[in-house]
Amino acid sequence: MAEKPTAAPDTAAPAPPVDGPVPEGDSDTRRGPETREAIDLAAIELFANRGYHATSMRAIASAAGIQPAAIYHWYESKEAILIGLQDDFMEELTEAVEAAVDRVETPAAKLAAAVREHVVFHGLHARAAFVTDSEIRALTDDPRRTLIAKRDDYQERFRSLIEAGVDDGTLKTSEDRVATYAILLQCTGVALWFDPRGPLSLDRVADLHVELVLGSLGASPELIAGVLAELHDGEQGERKAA
Amino acid sequence: MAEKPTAAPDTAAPAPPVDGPVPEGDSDTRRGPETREAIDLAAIELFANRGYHATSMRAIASAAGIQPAAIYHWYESKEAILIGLQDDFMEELTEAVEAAVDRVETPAAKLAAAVREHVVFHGLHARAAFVTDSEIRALTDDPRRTLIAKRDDYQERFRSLIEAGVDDGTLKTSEDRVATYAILLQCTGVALWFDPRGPLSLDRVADLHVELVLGSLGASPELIAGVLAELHDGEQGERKAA
DNA sequence: CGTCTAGCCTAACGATCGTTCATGAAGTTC
DNA sequence: GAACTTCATGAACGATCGTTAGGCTAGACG
Repeated sequence: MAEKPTAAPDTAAPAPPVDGPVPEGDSDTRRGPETREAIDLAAIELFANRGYHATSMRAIASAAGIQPAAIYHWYESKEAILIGLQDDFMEELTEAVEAAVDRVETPAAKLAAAVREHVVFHGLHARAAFVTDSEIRALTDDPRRTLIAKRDDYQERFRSLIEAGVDDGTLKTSEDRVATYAILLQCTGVALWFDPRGPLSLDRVADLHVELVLGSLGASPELIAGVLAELHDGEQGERKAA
Repeated sequence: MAEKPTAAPDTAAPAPPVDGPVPEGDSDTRRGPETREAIDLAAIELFANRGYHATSMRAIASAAGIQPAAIYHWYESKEAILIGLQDDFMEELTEAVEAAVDRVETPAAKLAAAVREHVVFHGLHARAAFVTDSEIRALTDDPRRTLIAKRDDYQERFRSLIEAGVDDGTLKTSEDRVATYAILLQCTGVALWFDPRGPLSLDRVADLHVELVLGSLGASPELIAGVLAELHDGEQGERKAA
């Protein structure tokens, strides 16, 4: 860890931000709750880029434009930042998927809606998704158990949708549990590679995953096309209503 | 990081192993190259369980039954341990998949063979697979670029197999690149959840993934069954020849 | 105007980090 | 049996870690 040879005082006063494109707060004066948002933003970015344990409180503070001690006015510990981030993500994800599922009727369409919303949400909040997924092991026992329970609940929703599709004869699978793992892994992985500046829109990527998922569950091309049409109609209806 | 309140000398002499089921070397005398293997084993286990940055050299040494300084006789730095681990994994994985692909003829069968071998290899070396995948960002620039290039090469093999299957009409996909990401993500993810003590054998899980992958690429149930039969024949033939 | 509090600062504490240094015991070679 | 290499040890160095103590300041409130 030989990085700065000079023996400076512990607090690296203004200290250049340690790395690449990170939102650097203007080092003005007191900002109230905006400071908390700046901390959240900096933490998501840094946790995603370098990992929780490779990110120091000093780096977060620097990226947020404050001093390290100021973080403790808003969070009681480094872990509390991570927990808050992960809780927020899981809650919003679950709500979004639940709402999408409720918008359609048949099991196959419900599964497709869940897949679609899962992909879109992971594309829109890629860094938070990645941190929530990859830093479970950084948590201490209690918060880890809590988060794993939420994740298991979430997975179970998908599994039971698959089961319902198999029961009504529209879908087929040899092992619904393995299919659930496979489907969620490939959809969650969108957060790893999706680039909004790339050639494919997020909507397109989401549709492609609906195709892949329903295809892997033995759905006919006609069923897939029908379900996709139903999803897009539902979206438009929702938007008119809102 | 307040963990041990007492101010002990820096080297925590015998020091109990810091955590759960980790291979603890017998603290006998000098052991030669066995020590290197003990270091490798300890590092894989600890990197996988806690992450690279959360694993200290002292923890690795303790799990390997040696003193921290002894590690530097075998590796020049902590990062060198990680690089060695990842290089070994990628090389063995690539060789295994290449051999499996060469055993069969048609594009669909080659893709299925690649998927099958990929899943089996990730199930057999789950911890090394996880570390190779998840700790890319822990590497410094040069080794990271090297590893990413190898991973991209590996992905490209799968993509071109898919392309070949589409070209000869046995497979269908709207976007081969997205399909490649999705397929590799779900197959790599086997390392995250597969448990050899669980109800499903690794061979069964591998076959299930072949079904899922070929299904998502629009293969007919007959084609899937035929390809699976071909794969199992090939395996038997290889084993007779060996 | 005086008091209080929210918000942030400077400075530092004690622990732990990766790594290095000097030393030495055991094998090997001549 | 002397010289050399291999493998490991105990102790330490300097940096950095998460966190805390204490103080300053601007605005709210009486």
